[in-house]
Amino acid sequence: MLSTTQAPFARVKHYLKTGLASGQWVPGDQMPSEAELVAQFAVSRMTVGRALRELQAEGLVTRVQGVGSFAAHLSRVSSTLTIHDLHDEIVARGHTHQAQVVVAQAEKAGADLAAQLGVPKDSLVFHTLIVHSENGVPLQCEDRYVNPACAPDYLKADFQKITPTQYLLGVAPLWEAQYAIEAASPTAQEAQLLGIGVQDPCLIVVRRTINRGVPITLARLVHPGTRYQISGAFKP
Amino acid sequence: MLSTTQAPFARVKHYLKTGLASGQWVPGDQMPSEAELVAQFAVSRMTVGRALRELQAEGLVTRVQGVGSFAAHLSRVSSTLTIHDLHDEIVARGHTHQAQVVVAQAEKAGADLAAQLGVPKDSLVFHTLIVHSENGVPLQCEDRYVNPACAPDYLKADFQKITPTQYLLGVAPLWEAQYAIEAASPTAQEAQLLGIGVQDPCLIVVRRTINRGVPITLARLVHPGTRYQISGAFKP
DNA sequence: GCAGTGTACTTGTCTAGACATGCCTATGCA
DNA sequence: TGCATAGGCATGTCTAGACAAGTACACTGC
Repeated sequence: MLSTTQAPFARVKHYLKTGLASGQWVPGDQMPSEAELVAQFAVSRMTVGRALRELQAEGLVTRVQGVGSFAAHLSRVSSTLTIHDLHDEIVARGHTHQAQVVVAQAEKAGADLAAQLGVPKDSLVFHTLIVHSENGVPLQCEDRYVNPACAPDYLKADFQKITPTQYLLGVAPLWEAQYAIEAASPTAQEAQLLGIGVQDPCLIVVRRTINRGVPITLARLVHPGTRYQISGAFKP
Repeated sequence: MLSTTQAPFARVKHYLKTGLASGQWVPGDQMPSEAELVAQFAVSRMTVGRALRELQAEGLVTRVQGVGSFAAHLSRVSSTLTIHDLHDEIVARGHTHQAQVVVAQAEKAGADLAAQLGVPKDSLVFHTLIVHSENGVPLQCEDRYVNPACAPDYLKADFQKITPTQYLLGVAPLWEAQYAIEAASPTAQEAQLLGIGVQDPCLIVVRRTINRGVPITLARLVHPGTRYQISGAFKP
């Protein structure tokens, strides 16, 4: 069925998903009610109900009986490998979080980096290097490159107050990520910034984030192995 | 609605899920058709359809139009942090996999271990220590404790031919897992088994697996940092 | 024997209407 | 003014029937 056109429930779902990705509804916004979507798409309530239910299952929408459907707060999405925002995580433990901005500038992208971010070679990209500390103890060295097309005002943000992750979530609310986790020794600069030895094991997460097919950011997060672990749970 | 009893679609779903967890249908088995479930539960087809569709979304069931619904092959479930079976992973790369069984015996559980596995202190639990190699290069040191109640014949398995993960998936097809990933130095024994230095960074995954509330197994997987990384992708 | 066809069975999807349940607000009474 | 209630609106769920589309198998004609 429907080899040429999409199924109605998929059309409704796609419409809502696109709106969410484009920021038409930002987290917390009330989305169209089932009745409105029924009128707009000329389908039955079961059909829009299914679209909304599946979006809810995907964590994109929050629904409250008697009230309505709302764009979900994505930062708290529990993907199996949760993107804990480090700031939230530290505050949740009742500790204080400090960010030390080491680098925040535009740089020419080398061939590798340009390819990863989908920009021309030697074009300018934003680069930040920030050390995050918990109660004064360095916990993460965040080396990040950002595609200026996605976040033109990135460098104007005050990274003492808002983490790059939080800022980028505001600019591009819907994304997908690729990650790689490995254990290795830090570079000399990283070792110095984190206050550890160059031989000490580090947990390194490299993450590339994409929004609607456009690469947003490439981040290398280096954690001292003795002070950080990633944990979580999942069902098959 | 239905504060006392479950919703019909939830009853059907629970029935199927329970059957899958108990092994009533093992991976590949054909499950009841929608028509059969309609008759059995005296509900409409939409209702059993929803139950089956949600199970499919959860990866527990595979459905093929015109053919039927089948119990899914769980080992291939793509949880964000995929449990690649190491053997499959190596074979997929076209390489050969060898397993060296260092320890395979029953041991008395200390207080900590007993608590983690939900057994009485000093009761016997199974312990295996296996080194997995790819083309002769050690890739993982797998230190595993198993609850005998879940897999009484665990020690009789030939771990040259089947990995503990594969074996346990057969015994308990449905489970959830908690994991922690960290970077650290190996123990002296692990360093020796993996052929690395005691200072070399290692990626360590500690995983606890639970089936229907009963702990099955506790595993510590140590990988040389230079030879292994965890990678994947996810959407929020 | 073999190829083509028809039929039965399965999942995939939709409709129109119905009732239940939960939340908010406006209204009316004290 | 303050509280209680009723109505409106939102989601949550179910039914019964319908058509579409893909698969498997038996049957028919060559």
